[in-house]
Amino acid sequence: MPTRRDASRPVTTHDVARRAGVSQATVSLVLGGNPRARVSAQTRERVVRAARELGYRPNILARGLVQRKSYAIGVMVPDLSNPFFLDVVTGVQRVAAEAGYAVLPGDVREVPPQRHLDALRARQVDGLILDGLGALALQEGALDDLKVVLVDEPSERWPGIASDALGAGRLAAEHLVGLGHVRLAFAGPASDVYGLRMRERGFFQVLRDAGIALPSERLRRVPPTVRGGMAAMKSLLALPPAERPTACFCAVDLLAAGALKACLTAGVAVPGEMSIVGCDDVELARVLTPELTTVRVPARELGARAARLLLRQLEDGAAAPRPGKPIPVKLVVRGTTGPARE
Amino acid sequence: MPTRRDASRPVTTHDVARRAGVSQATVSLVLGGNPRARVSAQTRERVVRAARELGYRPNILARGLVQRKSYAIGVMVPDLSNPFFLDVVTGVQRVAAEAGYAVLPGDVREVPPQRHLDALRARQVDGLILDGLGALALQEGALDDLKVVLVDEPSERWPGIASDALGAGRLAAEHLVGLGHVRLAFAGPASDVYGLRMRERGFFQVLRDAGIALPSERLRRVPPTVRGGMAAMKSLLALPPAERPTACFCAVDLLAAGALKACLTAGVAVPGEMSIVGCDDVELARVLTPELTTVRVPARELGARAARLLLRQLEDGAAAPRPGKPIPVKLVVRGTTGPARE
DNA sequence: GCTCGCTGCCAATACGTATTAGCTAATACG
DNA sequence: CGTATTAGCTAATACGTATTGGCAGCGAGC
Repeated sequence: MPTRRDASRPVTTHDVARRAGVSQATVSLVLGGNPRARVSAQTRERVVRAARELGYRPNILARGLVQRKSYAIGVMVPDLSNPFFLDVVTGVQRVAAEAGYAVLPGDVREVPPQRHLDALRARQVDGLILDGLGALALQEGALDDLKVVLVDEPSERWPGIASDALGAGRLAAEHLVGLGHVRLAFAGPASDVYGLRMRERGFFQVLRDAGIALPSERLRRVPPTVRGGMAAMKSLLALPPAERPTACFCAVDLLAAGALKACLTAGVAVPGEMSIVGCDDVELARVLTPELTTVRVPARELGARAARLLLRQLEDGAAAPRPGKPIPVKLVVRGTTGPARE
Repeated sequence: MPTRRDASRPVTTHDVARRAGVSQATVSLVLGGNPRARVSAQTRERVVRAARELGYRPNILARGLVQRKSYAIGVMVPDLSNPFFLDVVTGVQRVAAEAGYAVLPGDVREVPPQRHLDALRARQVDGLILDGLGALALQEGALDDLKVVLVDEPSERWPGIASDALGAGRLAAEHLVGLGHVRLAFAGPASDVYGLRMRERGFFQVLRDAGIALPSERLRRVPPTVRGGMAAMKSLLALPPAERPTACFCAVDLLAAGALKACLTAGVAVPGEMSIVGCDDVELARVLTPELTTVRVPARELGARAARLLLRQLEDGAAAPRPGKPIPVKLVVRGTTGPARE
């Protein structure tokens, strides 16, 4: 039955020490989990019992002060309302929680990057995971004293992990080309985020090798949102029939969702008259009707690995920023793609 | 040009004091923002300049240790992948960030509530916001020493803010009844979350007043997910034609999305043969085709108000847990509802 | 000249924990 | 029996900040 010395104040190591009849230092040694600490079994037992009886809970902040660690990490993504990034953060969260670290997520749309960075600093975060921010944050020399791990963004300076974004673009293209499509379109954001650039490059690689041209009339630069996808598709559908694409690769699932919607709204049959391929495989892909053909990028896995990479750096000291192999992606054929019709 | 005394260690108040030729206490007085501190303008100036020159950044954790505050709050929701809850958290985040507080979000699916609570405690969070957890967390006497604010869950013990859930259910029902629907169905989770219960109650209130019966064959208890909505609608469509509903109210948008999908998959016209009303108005509602008729519940606003309520409690000491009026909701008629056909 | 009151600053302490140097007692060794 | 070694513990200090009591110095008032 837990009993408090004073109900209004949390139990401290001093309280435990008093009750166990030892010094505060001994309590710290026992509860600090340091196995090489020399403490007799009997004393250890007494301390552990006293701690349990008092309901002692260590104050991580106080520990952090002396250890110069906060056991917290920050994560910054461009848009948490994009389920892909939410999944990345979730993956980070899971691994971090397991290791006793807290996660401070930041959505660039909500809080300006610099401000969020300041807040993270003030909280003495031990490390930082950046995803999808491109050169935005990288330009700032302000990350100097921080351990950083990048997701889908190669760098000389910081380690990172990446998905096979090039392969993702290739898979999408091969799928569409294999279905006999020739008049293809591409929709993607104009940002300089590396992963997105690679998806694009992979897509065009395959087209080039297949001898298929994609004139700029069928290239759409739009924000990576549902609304952006709608706009892109709407304008593609406005092309003269002879130039109108029969298939479109959207570099982000949200875009594909918007594109699909534009088609259905306009009475264009999917996949009858228009095939659509997305990329990410967010949950939304299976909610749409027809279900979205897309390339699965394991977002949680990306987050989890990034977190592990960061934590290893934090615990073992310096870790080798060796690039590592990209995480494989996988084409998931569902209902928005079909053979090209004459 | 910022210069560090020692590149490897953060700048402290001691460093600033040394450079300004004053004591650490004076630095703290000046930078602590305490306006009633008696410091000469000249000294103040010197300190401020030294701080700027050294690039001083206060260590919130150290401050928290002495002030017994962490300037952090926790938020717990049942499922962050439900955009509604994500929006609530976003609302919290925005207000908290503004006030210099960090937010530690927790998804009950990812991290067991008790574990997350322990983690929040260990980090000395100043307060906690709970949404959609029903009696789950409330049963635990473990929240004793915490300032808590509840969302959509009335309580004698803690203050909270709520949306007009009863009204939401009523609006949905009135809309469907107004369209002439008589054979109605309801789909909702079996959880004892108060807000959901109220949506349900409001819906049935209107039906009763209109003299419309809803037999249990048309009542579906399913998990509040897209999958749950699909299952519910699939089984409703399997009813004999004479009993099959012509409209369905789904207490959560995700359910409605699933229900819509089940209809489209089964070739049932929406809203021709089946009208569907959701509740929440998450972003997804406008992505679907046809767009979802739903009741808008201002999730961000809920989160923002909850955060303000909590922060006021934290800053001004004890605040009155007066209930306050529920936040109004609004019917948004879109494409999934239409008049009942003979 | 003395007290009084005020201004402006600082020394000291506390917050809760980790860590190290060192002390005591017991044991091992010659 | 004397000394070196070790096990087991504690006192002291540090982490970076906030806060308080009090000390100089100074001008005003008598």
